[in-house]
Order: sequence, then C-alpha cells, then structure tokens
Amino acid sequence: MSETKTIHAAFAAHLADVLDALEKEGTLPAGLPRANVTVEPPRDPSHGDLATNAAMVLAKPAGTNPRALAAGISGKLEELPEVVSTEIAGPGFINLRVADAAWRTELSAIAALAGDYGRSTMGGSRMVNVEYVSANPTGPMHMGHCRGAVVGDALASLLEFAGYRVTREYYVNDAGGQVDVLARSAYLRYREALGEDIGEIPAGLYPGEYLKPVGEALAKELGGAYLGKPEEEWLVLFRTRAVAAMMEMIRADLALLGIHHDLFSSEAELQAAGKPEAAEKWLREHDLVYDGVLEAPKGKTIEDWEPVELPLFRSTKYGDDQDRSIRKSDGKWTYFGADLAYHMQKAQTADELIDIWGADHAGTVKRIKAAVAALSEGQGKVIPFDVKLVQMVQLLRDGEPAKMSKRSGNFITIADMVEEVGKDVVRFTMLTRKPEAQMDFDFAKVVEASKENPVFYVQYAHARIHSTLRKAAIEGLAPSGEHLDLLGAEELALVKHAAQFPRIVEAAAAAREPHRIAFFLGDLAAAFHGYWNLGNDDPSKRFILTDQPELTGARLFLGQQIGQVVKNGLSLLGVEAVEEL
RNA sequence: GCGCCCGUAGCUCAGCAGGAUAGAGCACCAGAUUCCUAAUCUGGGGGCCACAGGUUCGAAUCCUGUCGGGCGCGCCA
Repeated sequence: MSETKTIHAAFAAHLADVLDALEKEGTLPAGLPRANVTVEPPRDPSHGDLATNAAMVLAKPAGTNPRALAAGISGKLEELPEVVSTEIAGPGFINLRVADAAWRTELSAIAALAGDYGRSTMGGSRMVNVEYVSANPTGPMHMGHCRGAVVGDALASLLEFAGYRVTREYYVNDAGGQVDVLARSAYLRYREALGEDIGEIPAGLYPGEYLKPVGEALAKELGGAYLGKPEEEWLVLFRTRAVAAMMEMIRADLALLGIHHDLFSSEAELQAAGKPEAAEKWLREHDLVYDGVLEAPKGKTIEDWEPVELPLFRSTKYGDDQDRSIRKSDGKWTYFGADLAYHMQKAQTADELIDIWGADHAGTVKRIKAAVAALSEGQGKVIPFDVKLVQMVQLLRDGEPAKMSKRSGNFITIADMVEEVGKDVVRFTMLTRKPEAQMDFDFAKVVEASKENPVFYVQYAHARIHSTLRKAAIEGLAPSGEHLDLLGAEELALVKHAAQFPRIVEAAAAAREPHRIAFFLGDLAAAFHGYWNLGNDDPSKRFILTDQPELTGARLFLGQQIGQVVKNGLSLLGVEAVEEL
C-alpha cells in the first residue's frame, strides 16, 4: 500500500499523539486503556465533521472531570492544520470541524487507493481460521446452509480486508453413520443402474434423485462386480465414491453463491491420522478426560438409554452443563470426540478460530469452546475462539411457508434459490440483518426488482455513476482531480459520507459483523441518489455541464470515487458492482 | 427442568465495544420528470425501545428478574 493516508487513519493517529503528549505533560496518567476511545462523525452533522468521546472515556480513570480534560485535548487538536475549529459539547464531547481541503484530499486518496481504499492493517496479519458451511456430504446444499455460507464468506472477506490472514475452511463430516447411509443409498442406485427394479427407496436411506448419477457412474466403472455381495465388501468403496460425488456437487452449489474455500478438512482423514487418539492422550495426561457414567438426559425421553461407562471430557470445568463423551461404547469416536481433535489441530496453525454454525447446533457450543479453552490453558497461549450462531431462515412464498423443491423433492436447495432470484439478491438479503436474529425470506418480495430490495438500490447507484461516465465520455468529458476546489458543500457532504468507509470496515471486522457493510452501502447509496436529484430541480447541479468542463471533471471525479467506495463495499459482500442495470 | 438466540414505528429490520433530540425501507398522505437511468428524490403523520428493578455523569445498548417467540438438550450428526 502507498503512503496515502485516509482521514480516518490520520485522525486516529492525531488523537493518539495528543493523548501521548498529555501523558508526557503529566495531565493524563500513562497507560490508560484507550480501546473505547473513538473518533467518528456525530449523529447530528450540525455538531461538526468529527467528534471524539476521549475526554469522557478517560476522565474517570484519570481522576479528573470530562470537561476539563476535553479542554486540554481540544486545545491540542486545534493546532492541527486540518482542524478549523473545535467545540466542547454536552458531557464532554469534542466536536471538530475539518477543513474542506482535507476532504478534497480524501477524495484524491480514494482515487489513489482505489480497490484498497478502506483496507486496514488492524488485523496485524494474525492468522484467522474461519470455518463455515461444513454441511454433511450427503446431498445438495439446501436453504438451511445458505445463510451461514454467505455470512461466513463475507466475514472472511471482511477480515482479509481488515488485515488478517484468513483461511476459509470446510470440515467434511465423512466419518459418521450418515455417510454409511449415503453409501447404502448409492449402492441401491448402483443396482438400479444395472437394470434392477428397486421400487420405493426404503425409509432410512436417502431418497433424492441426485444419487442416480452416482449409481450410474459406479455401474459404469465397476460393472456388476458388487451385485449380491455382502456390505462389508463394498461399503468403504461406495462411501468414498459417493462422498466424493457429493462434495463435487456441494462445491458446485457453493460456486453458484460465489463461495470458494481454501481448505477442505476430512474427518475420516483426521481419524486415520490418529488425531483423536493424540488428543485423548493429551487430555488424559492433563486430567481432562476420565472414564465415567453420564446421567440420562432431561426433558426428553430416549427409549434405549442406559448408563454406560465412557471416556468423558471435563467440559463442566469450563462452564458446560455436563461432561461430554468422546467415544461411543463400541470404541468409535463420537462426533464431539473427532471435532475436539479437529479444533485442536486448527488451533495449532491459526492464531484465532471462528466457526459459523446453524442455530440448531447451539447446544454444542459450550463443549467445543471448553475444548479450545482447555487447549489454550494447557499450552499457556490463549487462542481466541468465536462461534457465530446463524439463526434459522423461514422461507416464504407470498407469506406462506415454502417447502417444495423442484430438485430434491423435499427441501429447497441453494441451486433452486440462486436460479430463481440470483446470487446477488440471495447474498445481499442474507447480509442485511444481523445473523443472530431469525429472518424471513420471501421469494415474492425478493424477486421484485425495485421495491423491497436494497440490492438494486445500491447497485443502481453504482450503475448510475457509470452511466453518467459513459454519457460524459460521449461528450468528450472525463473525470479529473485537478479542480476539486470547485466542489462545494453538497459535494463534500458526499465525500464525508464515503470517508466513513475505512472506519466502518474496522468496526465491522472488530465486531465480526459483515452486515454493517451492507447497511453502510444503503446509506451511501441514498446520499448519492439524493445528491443526484438535486440536478432535477437545479440544472446547474447536474454532473454534466458541457459549458463548464472543469467543474464537470471535478463532479465526475467525485462520482467515480463514490462508485469506487460502493464497489469496494459490495466486493466485501461478494455482490457484483454492475455498471448497467 | 435446563441452555442459547431474539423482543425497537402497522410490517421487515438498523442502531456503529454505554453517548448528544431513537433511524431506514415498505405501507399511508402530499409533491418533484422539456433533465446524464423516476429502478430515483423531497416533505408529512406514526415509538412507555416487551415489562420491572439495578450499575453511572449518561442505558434501546451492560447486569438481575418476569413475560412472550424461536432453536436445542443423546454413545445422533
């Protein structure tokens, strides 16, 4: 990245310098935590361009009162050339007015940084592993996976942009009972492909038609060699082939959403490599696994439940409700046993872990967090670990629950949905609310191109800008940063809005909330459309004024940079910045 | 019984590590198009931020409890 500095970065640095100086003078005790100190635009623009809460946040730990401290801070801020005036308001806010020249410089900075405008070094190149999707490899991706897929992918992009080194990982559950069921289902389709009438698919097997091609491929490859043979002769082979086919299908479904993982980790390989054994050994050495008997689960009756002694992980030590078994009574690993080993492995290679799970897995958060906490403790190194729960999406069609699928027969697939409403709509819609709240997704509303749909609103702003640039080019006019001094208050207001992007990126990354980007883009698009429409009432405020090439050049330059910021934001969300609608 | 998430305008949702007078879209009402895309814009009405306590300079935001909705509880995955 170049030396170009954004206003956001510059003022964060200025304030830090001022606070350092006050510490040196002895006005402020050294080493006060500044994490909650912010510099951001006040809600009410009449208060100024930027405001800081530094005095209010630091007054208490400094043992002084906010207004007095504010006076000291604002006095020093006022010495900065970019600052026109400061004002102490309310309980101790310091409001700043920033020189117009600084906003014009910001506009040039956007142009200079282009796709890197908003990029941050906040992450300090820390390695973050984001695990998302991780759907069982037993069928196509369906709606239940969609939200987590989109949120995880956008979060990964956001963290990358904020200066983390990100690994996008998919954990393939190819070792449990469900993949044996898959193998048997594929075997049935294999027999079918060889001419046998298999009739109705028996209960307990996967009925989906998507297994037909798998059976056909196996028939072609293997001929009749496995017909009439006992299961133990073909199970492993069929399982391997079927899982591979399912993963290929899942990758294709993810690609429809623009999602590509860096790493697919196989549970079966993990087990073959003896990772769970190693984990168990380590945990037993640290007295974190013992042999014991669990109580029967409450609030739910399980007919075949009986007390058995099993190897248990002491998750209660880290806040879980009960200890959790890592092996079944037949000696095989439980899902948790393998997952525990998997997380320990991930923790070896990353500084920080993030899992994106569906809300139906909420009950298992504590145990896996306990596992990572135990590892952190044992290694004397804290491994930050976040589990983001993504709530259910209720699919509606004209207000009624939608259930039927063309492809699978019993659930709506991601392919169905992308085909019907398009990738950008799916992604943006999933990102316009916080993931921990349940949401409705109504096909009828979402397909409607203009009204209910914020995607088009944002894309329209970008398209409108490019349409204007195309039109201007026909007139022989081009954007130019040479006469930015011709830009007035209305134009600079737009710059001020766009200039929040770097701060929004950092805040969204810190909170792990990509949806904030989507809302920022909606606001920025609104500001742009509002500015645009000024030209309806007053022709002198239009972008293209053929008799004023210098002003036109400056306005086109402004539009171009606003478009750049919109594009940068959309790219974090994985949504296309179209140039025409 | 227990755990997690949610409760903000008629509806769908924001509210930026506690901040200044709580916002947007839809719907409703009134306006703007000889003009680069009106797929847009301008203005208006509409709120006990579920409820009750607490923490502090300051709470929609943090804590406790109550009520309401959702998800879950296993040697499943």
